[in-house]
Amino acid sequence: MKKGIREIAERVGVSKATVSIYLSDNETRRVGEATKEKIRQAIDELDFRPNAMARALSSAKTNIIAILIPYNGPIYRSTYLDELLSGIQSVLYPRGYGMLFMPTQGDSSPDMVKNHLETGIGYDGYVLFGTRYCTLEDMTHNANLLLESGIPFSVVNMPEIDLDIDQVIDVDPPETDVPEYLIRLGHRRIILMTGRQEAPETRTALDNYRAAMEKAGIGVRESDILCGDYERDMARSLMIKRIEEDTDFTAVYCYSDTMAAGVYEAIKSAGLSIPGDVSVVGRNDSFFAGLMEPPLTTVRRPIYETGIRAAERVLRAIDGGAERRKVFLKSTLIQRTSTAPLQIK
Amino acid sequence: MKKGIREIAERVGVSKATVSIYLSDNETRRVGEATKEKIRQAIDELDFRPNAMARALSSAKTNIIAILIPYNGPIYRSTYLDELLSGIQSVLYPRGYGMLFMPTQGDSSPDMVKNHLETGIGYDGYVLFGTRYCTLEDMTHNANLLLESGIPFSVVNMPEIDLDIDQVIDVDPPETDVPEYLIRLGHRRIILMTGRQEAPETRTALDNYRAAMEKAGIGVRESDILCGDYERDMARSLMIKRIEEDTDFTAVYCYSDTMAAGVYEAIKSAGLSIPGDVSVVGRNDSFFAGLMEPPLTTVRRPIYETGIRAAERVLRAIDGGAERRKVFLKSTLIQRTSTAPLQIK
DNA sequence: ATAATCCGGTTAACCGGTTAACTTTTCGTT
DNA sequence: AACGAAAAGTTAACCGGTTAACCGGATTAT
Repeated sequence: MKKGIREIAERVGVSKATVSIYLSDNETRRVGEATKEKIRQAIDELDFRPNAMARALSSAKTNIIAILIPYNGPIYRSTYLDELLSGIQSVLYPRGYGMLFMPTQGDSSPDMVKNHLETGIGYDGYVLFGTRYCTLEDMTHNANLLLESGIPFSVVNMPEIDLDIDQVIDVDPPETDVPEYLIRLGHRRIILMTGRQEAPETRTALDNYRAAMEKAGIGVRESDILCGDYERDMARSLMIKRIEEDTDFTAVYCYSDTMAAGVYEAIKSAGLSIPGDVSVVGRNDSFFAGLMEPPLTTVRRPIYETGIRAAERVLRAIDGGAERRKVFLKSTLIQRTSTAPLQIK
Repeated sequence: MKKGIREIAERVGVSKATVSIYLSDNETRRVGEATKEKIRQAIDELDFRPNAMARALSSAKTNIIAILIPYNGPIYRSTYLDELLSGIQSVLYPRGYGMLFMPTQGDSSPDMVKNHLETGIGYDGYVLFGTRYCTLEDMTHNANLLLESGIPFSVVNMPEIDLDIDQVIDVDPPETDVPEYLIRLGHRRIILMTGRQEAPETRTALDNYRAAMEKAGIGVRESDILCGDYERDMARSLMIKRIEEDTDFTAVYCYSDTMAAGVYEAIKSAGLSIPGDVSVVGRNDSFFAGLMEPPLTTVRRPIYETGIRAAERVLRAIDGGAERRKVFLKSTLIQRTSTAPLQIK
């Protein structure tokens, strides 16, 4: 036997409306004390629980924020995403909002938002993630769809998108410029290991690298630019290959700590020492960076805070705040002992 | 202007039902080709997207599995939970199911399921997690509520619960008995660092430790039993304190790799070497265990697979499989170089 | 004495789809 | 020519709540 608001009403001897009114505010004065008590009893006896879907249908409120990640791989295994999600959670949970993750069709993103809106609308807001598989065009397209849908959302992990949206963007201030930092330490042969070639931040990384090298009057060798996929295994094999070809380099800048872990393995297995022979710098300051041997110098991105700000923006929009904002967060360079001034041998 | 199924129907000149029928199966023979084409056009022009809540209300299907974790802290920061969630995701996503996380009231679990059912029913299934804050009684209570609700669910990360439910349980077979392993290596003074005192597995850990020691005829010193909270910081300070009191021990078994990381720090900062002076064993085989210096010997729990099996059980139940099952998964001992035979000095 | 307000409700429309059951038209068979 | 069946829809009830509008009687204010 199904127990709905109707059964409660019947048992108490009032109308559905009365029960609903009590349920939506149990301090209401539109229901008498005696009736309230009877309703409470009936709820207990019939083990009634309201149907969230019906409620959502009427009130257009689900208390759910959908997290859109254009990637079907194991998202929870990424220390970067985990940190971002933690930040989001820390804002959403205390306010009573839940987080929903839905599969996307394929790993690439062009139609992800479209599909999502088609099959799963009804959430109170969205946080749209950029991932290694997203191009700036795709994301602009997606953001536009969301914008048209009128549902509050914010965007994270993406270079600035030229639309009037809520977005959290992290920027490397001059003092966290790793190529420059390594050059200051005396290094001239610096390997840049980036993530996926198509990822928008790879563009930024390359531009930045070239600019620093040029400024210092150092020629860029194409063989010093390695495109990985952010993962450890790929980084290790790329590095092993590079070492076999030539060990004429003294520093490596990895675009993720995870890749740095692979690079460590390659360097050590070649019998080289860190930072004696090679300085290594990572990116993100994942929690294991300080655990590595030697502890990894890395660019700390404000990932957790990015999550916080993104979630705050969405909630603000839900609460009726109209103005949209771009929030810029700065990274910092965490110097540990995987980097050292170039040794003259 | 809102665009619902009604507007589509109006524009095409058919009834709501026709549109709905087409939408639920666009290969249906109950709608003519010409009409289908018109509907497609109207959908495009009006930018129509169905309301999932309404759909769920009628069809009682949301394609959402709620993940119940009786803990409001940053769940995504736990390498253990991340791995479990990854396993679940790997089964749910390909089948088109999403994952929902909702805040619980407070960190403890007694009424968590009750609250959840009251405020958020309407999901197709549940995976109920045990956490460090759960007692066996609480979990039994929660599982019972879920059982009564009739919604498919499975339980993970909990010792066996005495109910007819789907549950995935991991067990340590004799060959992964760490105290015994350390004793075989010649150690006699072995510290056990467990997680929270209240966590059900702590009981198991202690019983097991005492049994092994007794069997080997070694007396258990209460000062060798340290109760942490699974976290690195707590583990480090506990260990530092213990070392200050007395360094008369040669091995430490930590009930999580994360705690082992803290223990490493404490041991190294005291000028002791691993495994020269102290052997260390972790638990879980988190991805960073092999990255530590020296690489950590640890009990590999089949966490990812636990997630897979738990999700599979829920989907099976949703598909109508009636029989409930307890799935037992075995852990294995991964020997790396943080452990060594006792050195006679 | 009369109007305004409060109390404790009720009615019925609505949210946006789904679905069983029924109807009409068209076509193929025998 | 007659009949059965397939094709293409339609109707209306239903899912389980929410909410605006209304109502009669008892108090209170003027």
